[in-house]
Amino acid sequence: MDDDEPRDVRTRNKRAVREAISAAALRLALEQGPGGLKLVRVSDIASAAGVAPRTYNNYFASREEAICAFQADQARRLGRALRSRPSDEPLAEAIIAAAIEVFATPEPDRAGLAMIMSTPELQGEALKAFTMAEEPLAAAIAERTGSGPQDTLRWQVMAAAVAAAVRIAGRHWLSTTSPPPFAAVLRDALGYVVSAQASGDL
Amino acid sequence: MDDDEPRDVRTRNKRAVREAISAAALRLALEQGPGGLKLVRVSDIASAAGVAPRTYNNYFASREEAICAFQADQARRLGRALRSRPSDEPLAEAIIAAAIEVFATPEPDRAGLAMIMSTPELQGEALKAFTMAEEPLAAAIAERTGSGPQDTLRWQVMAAAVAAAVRIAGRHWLSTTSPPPFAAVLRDALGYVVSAQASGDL
DNA sequence: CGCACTATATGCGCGTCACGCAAGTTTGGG
DNA sequence: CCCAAACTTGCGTGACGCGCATATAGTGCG
Repeated sequence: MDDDEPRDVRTRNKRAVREAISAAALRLALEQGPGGLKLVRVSDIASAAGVAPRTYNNYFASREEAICAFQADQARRLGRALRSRPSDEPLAEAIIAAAIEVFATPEPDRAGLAMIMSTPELQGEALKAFTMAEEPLAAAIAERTGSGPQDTLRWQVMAAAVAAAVRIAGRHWLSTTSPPPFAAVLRDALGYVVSAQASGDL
Repeated sequence: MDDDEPRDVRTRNKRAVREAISAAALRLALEQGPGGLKLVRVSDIASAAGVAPRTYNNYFASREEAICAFQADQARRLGRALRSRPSDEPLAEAIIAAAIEVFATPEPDRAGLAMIMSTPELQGEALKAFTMAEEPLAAAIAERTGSGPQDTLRWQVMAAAVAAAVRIAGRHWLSTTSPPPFAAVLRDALGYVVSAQASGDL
């Protein structure tokens, strides 16, 4: 729909710069610890990424957006991942598999996640990121089930529940001292929200 | 825990001022239409509420927070509402009843909701508001079921799914031209996320 | 009833930020 | 080889969030 992969040099550089800024922002935030987000100046991020402060603002409208860009990109991929699952796979398993593929491969970075979960401003931005996954996910589910528009509410609710489950799984996985594989937690959390609807009337 | 109701004059004034600021902010935003949020200056809100600009900032850290204060208060009440349901009521029905009591009584304001849903910044703040309901809701569910800490993930996921369902129900209700009672939409949406777990092993 | 005490409102000022605008610079196509 | 489009950058501006100090109103106690 919106992001193909033109081998254009410009587009490639754009992505690289975007990633550089995001990485720099996250790194600097981690250095300052949980409470010191406001101490990370925009100019610091820009210089750490090797661009002008003004350029930073061409890519992101706020520090939070830059730091959570990775999560936003992840969320964007969820719908596509579900579509690429074999169509004979049961819906519940397809969703779980897609989520694991997107969010648990590779294993998430504990430090970055901890930073986000412990900083209110970043929590808000991460929330927005997860929410962005809902619409394409709902569309993918609807297309997969081939049902009519009378079930849009159901699929939208399901998509939102899935996104919420992923978020809660992340928080729970973070809170455990001895880390089990994130995929396992994700599977459990998603099981709670997809098992019901699958048993309903699919 | 944090908000009893002392007949204190101070506390009462505080609440009144808070509500006045919030109402003024919402009203001014509605006057400017969906895209004109940035045109609503802080000083406008303050003068419309009859307070100094600095006082506005003592109550809210941003326009968005002020506008969505009502939703935040609603969300805060959800946990308490569930606790006040009769304990012999099935969990699913108790949750639905509590949600209807909090979010559909009285019927929501269509214009305000439309403003929020059509403005990205406000969507983000509303998201935060709904998320605030999750933790006390999960606690209430856990207490009600009397289960141990091995099920915290399940209840947190359920609470998050409930909050998400409420949000989606609001969006769906807004999109319908001929308005059915919001309680009905809410019931449907919540049914999708609570029926499963109830049938699971409760 | 008056007095000390505390909570709240307000004014002032500072540092930062997001963004519009107008060059300067790089990329891609004809 | 040159032109047009896209991107970066520097500058300037308006607004915002908030710390701090002060004035004021509410509260509890003797």
